[in-house]
Amino acid sequence: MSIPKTYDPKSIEDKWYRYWTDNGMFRADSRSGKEPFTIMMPPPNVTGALHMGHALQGAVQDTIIRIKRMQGYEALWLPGTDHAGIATQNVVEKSLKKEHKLNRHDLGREKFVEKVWEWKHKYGDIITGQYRKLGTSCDWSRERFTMDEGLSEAVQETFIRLHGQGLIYKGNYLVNWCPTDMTAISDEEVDHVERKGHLWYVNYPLSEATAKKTGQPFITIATTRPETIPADTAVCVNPEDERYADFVGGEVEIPTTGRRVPIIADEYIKPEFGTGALKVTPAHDQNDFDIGTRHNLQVINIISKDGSMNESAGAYAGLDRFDARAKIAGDLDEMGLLVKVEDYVNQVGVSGRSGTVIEPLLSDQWFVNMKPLAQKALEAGRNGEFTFYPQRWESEFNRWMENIRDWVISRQLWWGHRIPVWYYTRADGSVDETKDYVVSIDRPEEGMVQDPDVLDTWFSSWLWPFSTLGWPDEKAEDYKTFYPTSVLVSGYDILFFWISRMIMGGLHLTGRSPFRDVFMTGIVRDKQGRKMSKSLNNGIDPLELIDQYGADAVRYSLIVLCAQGQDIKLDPRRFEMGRNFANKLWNAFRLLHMHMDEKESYSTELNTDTGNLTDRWMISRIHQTIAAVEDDLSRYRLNEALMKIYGLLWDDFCDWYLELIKPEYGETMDRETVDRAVNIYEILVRLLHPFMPFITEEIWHSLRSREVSEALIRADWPVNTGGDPFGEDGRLFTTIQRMISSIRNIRAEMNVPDSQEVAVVIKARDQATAKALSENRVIFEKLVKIGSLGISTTADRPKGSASAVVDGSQVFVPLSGIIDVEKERERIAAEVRRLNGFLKSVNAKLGNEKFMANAPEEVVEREHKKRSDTEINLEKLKTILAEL
RNA sequence: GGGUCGUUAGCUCAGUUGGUUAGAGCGCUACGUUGACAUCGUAGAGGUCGGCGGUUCGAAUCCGCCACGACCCACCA
Repeated sequence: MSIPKTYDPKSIEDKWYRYWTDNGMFRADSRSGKEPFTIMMPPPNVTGALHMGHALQGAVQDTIIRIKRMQGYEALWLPGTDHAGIATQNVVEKSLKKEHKLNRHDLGREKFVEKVWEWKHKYGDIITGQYRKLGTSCDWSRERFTMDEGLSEAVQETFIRLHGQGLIYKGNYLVNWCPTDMTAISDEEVDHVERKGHLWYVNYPLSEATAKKTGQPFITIATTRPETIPADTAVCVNPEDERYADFVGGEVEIPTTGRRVPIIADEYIKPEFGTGALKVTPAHDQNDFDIGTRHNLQVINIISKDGSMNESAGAYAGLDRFDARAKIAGDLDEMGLLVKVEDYVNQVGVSGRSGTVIEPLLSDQWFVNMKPLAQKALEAGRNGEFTFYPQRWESEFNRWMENIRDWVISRQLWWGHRIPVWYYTRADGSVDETKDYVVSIDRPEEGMVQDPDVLDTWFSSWLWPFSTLGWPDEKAEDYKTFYPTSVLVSGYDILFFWISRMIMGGLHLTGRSPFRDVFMTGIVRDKQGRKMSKSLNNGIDPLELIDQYGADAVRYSLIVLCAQGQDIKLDPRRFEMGRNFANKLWNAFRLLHMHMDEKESYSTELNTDTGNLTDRWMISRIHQTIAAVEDDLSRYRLNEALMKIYGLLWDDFCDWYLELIKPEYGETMDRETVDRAVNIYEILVRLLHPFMPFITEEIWHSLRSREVSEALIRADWPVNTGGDPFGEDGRLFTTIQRMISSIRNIRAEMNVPDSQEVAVVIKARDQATAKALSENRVIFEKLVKIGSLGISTTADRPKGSASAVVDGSQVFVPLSGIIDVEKERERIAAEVRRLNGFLKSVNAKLGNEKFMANAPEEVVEREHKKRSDTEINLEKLKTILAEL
């Protein structure tokens, strides 16, 4: 069977994914008794399609869970989706309109919710299907949905508990109202954007008495929202403001309505802003509401839930709030009350979802009192019950906890968890507000009606780490085994929406932090650093990338780019890196494969009993790399770990090891060499598997035939035994590498044709080196085109040679006739200059008394070694230079 | 107004608790293709680590200020 020269991911990825799932290899066993390791997948919206953020976090989570699985943990990665209240309701409403020209009210609540469920069943698993393309080893048998039975129970239970504890309350307050989605939203769902607007200066006529007292006909206020004038119930100034001292206690007439309201004083007012006088509109501004509360002001609401002016707005009733703004401004102008209009840029709150300008609106809503929950979270954070990676997010988290505000959890939507609250009704069916409501999952009494509102989507998400495991049943097998979870992987963009709330919810409801570590990834951005979004149409579709480069390549590149929470500016070309690496890996396999006998059975364990320097060096490199990789992984430096594995495979294994064991063209590799190379390669493949699962599993099974129980996904992760058995040999090999590079360099610099052999003479620094080099002369012969190689401690520099000094030994390449003496002189001189500079800096340190006194001994020792090594090399180079 | 992050090679970025006269990939230059791999190999060029000051024997790394860029939070009409 011939193996293609280039690696083709398409032909194998689906095959292995099926193999893993068919054999239940992602499934976790709650009774294995092994130490558990749990990751909860942040549930994507059912409406969603896989985007680069998912791909990045999916790659990270899968890599971690695969490592832990190979390390012998009972590894559970639990997937699922979020019902995503508003988002999903909107999508279904849109399709309803498009296909049937109906809105949700035409259907009625029950029918509509049925439709959403239908939609969910039809499209809800698209995104999880897309996740699979990436190779994610989630336990699909445990997949959950935020509105499935168990999670709904958890949501209701939580509401009932918190209500019982007095932490959930109902109240009539100003909330952020979205006129498009016709629901309240939380503060976190409001974005503040800069908008160009105007500041209108308006004269409010004073009452006769006030006019007389002050000697003025008007008081001038400045406002950005003239349409709310009909809702004004006071004018307010600063009590310290002498300009208005006489005005306080007086009365003004509200323009357009003529209603009389008091002039009051409040510290809140900043005298330097505008005119120093503020119109107070308690129904439509949070600050004004607060002032109103302090001064017992009347509250007049003139805006409806759809953003239009209501009947209390008088002549403006029925107009949209922005049309009303223009109209009122015009009217004021006509009435001669408009003093001036200035351009003004201010921050406007818009709905994060619809982009509509938020209207602060007074309404009955349910809230969670967050302060007590935040208090626990702060303490737990201080006690180290959870750790952020990178750490800086902890202070961000703390700041948020310290300034937490109550959470509006009711939404005026149909799609979501119904609030488990029931009201008594009157004979006509209307809610009887004279009687208390009852909190209950089931209808407590015939004739009672349930609160029509649903809960914020995040009210189910914040329970995700434990509701998915069976909570509130604390005896549930999965809950007992897998909770608390080990690490949460998420982007920082939902730190406040989700991560903080999970910590608070987990601590309060289960008494434990829901996860030990929080690994915050950066945000994937486009080439220019902009967030990827539909509106900018700058998104890159991960599925297209997988199609183009292969899942392993996409994973590789994402993880290498994912450095410690740094945002990722994504250039599609970056994926070539991963693709090329996969191809390299593939061809290393091809090389071994062509020398493997299909019938031969190779030993199952690496035989380290070898006198061969190349083997010993390679084994040493593997030891060093595993140790370094383990250290990186313990701190979630996946990028560093992967780069090291990349270097080990490409530079050490392919460029040196394979080049050295590769036989001459047409010859075959001997059995022992193949055996050892296969074993070494298998270690590397095991190291790489969690990062690039498909190609490694394919190679793993191509190297030998394996039982299902021997699949790579369940194989052992290479262990660092703590030592580096062949460290000394490694250093000798490195010297040889340097010598070879310098010979190659001479050849290239002196334009020696590739086909031409050169003689090489090495004058070793000492007998031991000479002996060691002689024993390994085959390495030179293999890697550079050498006619003859003389090694001794006494050799003279042949006439007309180019030279190099490596670790105290001299390498001469006689090139009579070819050598350009001038060039050679300059080459050596440049090296002398370089070493002189280096030596100077070393000497500066060693000559510095304070350095000698303060620097750690090992650092001083290292400098000494540097000096003596450099001096030896330098001296030899200078001699050569003098001779030239 | 408060806070966070970034500024390192032409480009995109690594650089761990201060101790290598700073690394990778791409790009570039030269040479190389019956040979595992041109999605490749060999050799090479290219950086006063944004600026200024400080701490230190020693700073890309720690501290302060400044410049530029990005983001988060905040009730100034």
